Amino acid sequence: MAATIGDVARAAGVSRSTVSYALSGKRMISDETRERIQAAIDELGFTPNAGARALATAQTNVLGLYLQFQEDEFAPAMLQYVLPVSTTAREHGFDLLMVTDTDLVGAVTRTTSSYMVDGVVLLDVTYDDVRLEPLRRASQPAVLIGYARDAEGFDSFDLDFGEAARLAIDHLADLGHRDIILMTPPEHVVARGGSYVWRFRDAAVERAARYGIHLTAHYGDSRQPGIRESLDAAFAASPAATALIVHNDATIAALPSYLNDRGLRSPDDLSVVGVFSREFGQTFSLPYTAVETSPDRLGQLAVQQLIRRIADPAEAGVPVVRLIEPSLTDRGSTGPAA
Amino acid sequence: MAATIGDVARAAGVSRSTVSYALSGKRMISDETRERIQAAIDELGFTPNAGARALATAQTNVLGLYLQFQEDEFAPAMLQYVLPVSTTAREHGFDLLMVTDTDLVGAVTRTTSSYMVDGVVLLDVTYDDVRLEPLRRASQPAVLIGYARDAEGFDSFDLDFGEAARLAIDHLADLGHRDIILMTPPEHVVARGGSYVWRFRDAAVERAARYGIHLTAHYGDSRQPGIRESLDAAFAASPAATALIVHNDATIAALPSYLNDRGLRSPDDLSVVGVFSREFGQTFSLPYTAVETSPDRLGQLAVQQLIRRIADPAEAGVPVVRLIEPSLTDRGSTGPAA
DNA sequence: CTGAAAGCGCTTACAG
DNA sequence: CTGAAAGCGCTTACAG
Repeated sequence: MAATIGDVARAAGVSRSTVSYALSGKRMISDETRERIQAAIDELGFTPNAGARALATAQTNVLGLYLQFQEDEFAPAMLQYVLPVSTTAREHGFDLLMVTDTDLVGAVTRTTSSYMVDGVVLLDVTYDDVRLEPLRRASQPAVLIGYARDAEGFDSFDLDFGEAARLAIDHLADLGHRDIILMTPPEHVVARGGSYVWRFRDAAVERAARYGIHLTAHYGDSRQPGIRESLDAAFAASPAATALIVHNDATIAALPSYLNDRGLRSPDDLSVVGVFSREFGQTFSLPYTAVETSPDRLGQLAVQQLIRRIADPAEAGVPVVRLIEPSLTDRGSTGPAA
Repeated sequence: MAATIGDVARAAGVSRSTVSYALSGKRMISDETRERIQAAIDELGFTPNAGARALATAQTNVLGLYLQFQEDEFAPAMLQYVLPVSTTAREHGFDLLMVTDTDLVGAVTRTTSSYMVDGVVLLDVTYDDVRLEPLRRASQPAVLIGYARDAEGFDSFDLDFGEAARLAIDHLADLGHRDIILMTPPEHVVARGGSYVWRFRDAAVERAARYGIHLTAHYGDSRQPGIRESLDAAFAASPAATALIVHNDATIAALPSYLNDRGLRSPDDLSVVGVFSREFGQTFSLPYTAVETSPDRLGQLAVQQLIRRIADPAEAGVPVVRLIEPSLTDRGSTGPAA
């Protein structure tokens, strides 16, 4: 039904190989021939068949994006990574197969071993991510957005959460705060292997100790009333706290309302530092100074590296674990300790 | 490198066609042969090559999911549709190509005319959606989630927003409310062709008039401080209003905080009815009675219909525009008019 | 119950 | 500067 390269060749009075080369530019074609071919293509509305091309070249121009939607997590946070990954992929001529199967291992195996994708982007990587094992058997390269215990053989990109914590603590220490509350992601995120929880927390604890700062860490929640209750508990345990660090998407999104309920204003009554992206802050109109998580930058770097590796596995060199440097954006929610 | 059907055939001592038929079950294979083939498959770790299969069968088992991320819209709302579409597709053996190009027409043309997908799911459909034109030229079937002026030739699924409005008005009328504020989606959504804005609003206005209810509709915003300002303006314009209908995701997500700021409690000071999904309400812990938008149901119905049409274009019959019946979930945020 | 062969629509050495 | 032919890895009539 649809025109094939043979139809174009016939209409232009050339061979199929000539049409193919005209399309790919892989060899010189006379102007006259090229024009005849182009006219035939336009007239017939020809587009190369992706399956046939994939079979002939062993390349699909599709990347797999693997993500998990967890019932008990704050879904909007994941979305920030999807768009930059998709955009960067398209800039390099790749489409995106979005895989959300709950059978994580099966999904990776199925899509890689059938050669549906040229490369793999893993989102929401956990410390002992079960997807890494099937990925090692795969012949396609993979990139992780996140941090795994044994990322040997894979490129990994993540925020430097240790440095993020030090930035937050330094900022508050400079302002004279000596009693700080840290709200972390929920405990089940730790159980699942969300390493950013303890990487941030441990670094914060250590840095605070160095300043002689009293820091207490509490698990936050991702749903009400848990969000509110965990904050209540944290404030009750540290009545003299003058600053709050929130490393928890659902909690920071709910914080304006919570502080209002308690009649607290930042920075006058309480200094607040969040950990979230510019996009997230904008979506939820968050008025807080924050350590930026830069999902757009991570997504872009990850996809670029993956595509480099697809294009030239040898050239791309040894796999790297790259922790990108966070920065702090001051939105005026911190001030001198009371 | 990877095993092909020829390798399996050789190892099992049968022909390639026999392996193929054993895989598809399209003809009888003796138990003994089948076992030898299965053993060879297991040993070699064989998985059929998706590109080769697509070329031979003219079927990719991939659906295209086309969505637009608008800078000025509340992104989390879109996510609710993605998961049910993905889940339903997988239940029927289809994977999902997620297409987010800003060049909407080009993206549809590119992916359909190269036969990357067997069918198309259009999300975030506008009244004069530019994607419909390239879709008419495509040979694959398509389904719209949303409502277009001329959906001729396509299956469409959307909530019955007219009925949704009537449900909300009836509910409040029964409770004796006679002065109601309606916050609609932002004005730019109307400009873009988001028909749900006026379908809901017009039906609400008409229904209210029938009861002799004073209803004033205001455009809400999707970002602060616009969200707050539009609510302020609405309350200023209707100081005697006893009820609020919110048909705006960003506004309803911000409402708990806003009402708190103003010292208003629902249902005592103000009855509140939202228009949002169960999932959305859960993510944002919204304590409001709401007309459910059922994105999971819409996504599932849409994909099922699309797959039916792919499987048997003739059997599936004439394209339908199906508006699903909303229902109201009482969460106790409405009460008798003061 | 099974096999040999053609065909799906491309790309790319090989030849000239 | 261009063509004829092989090959990518499947599926499916056609034959027996």
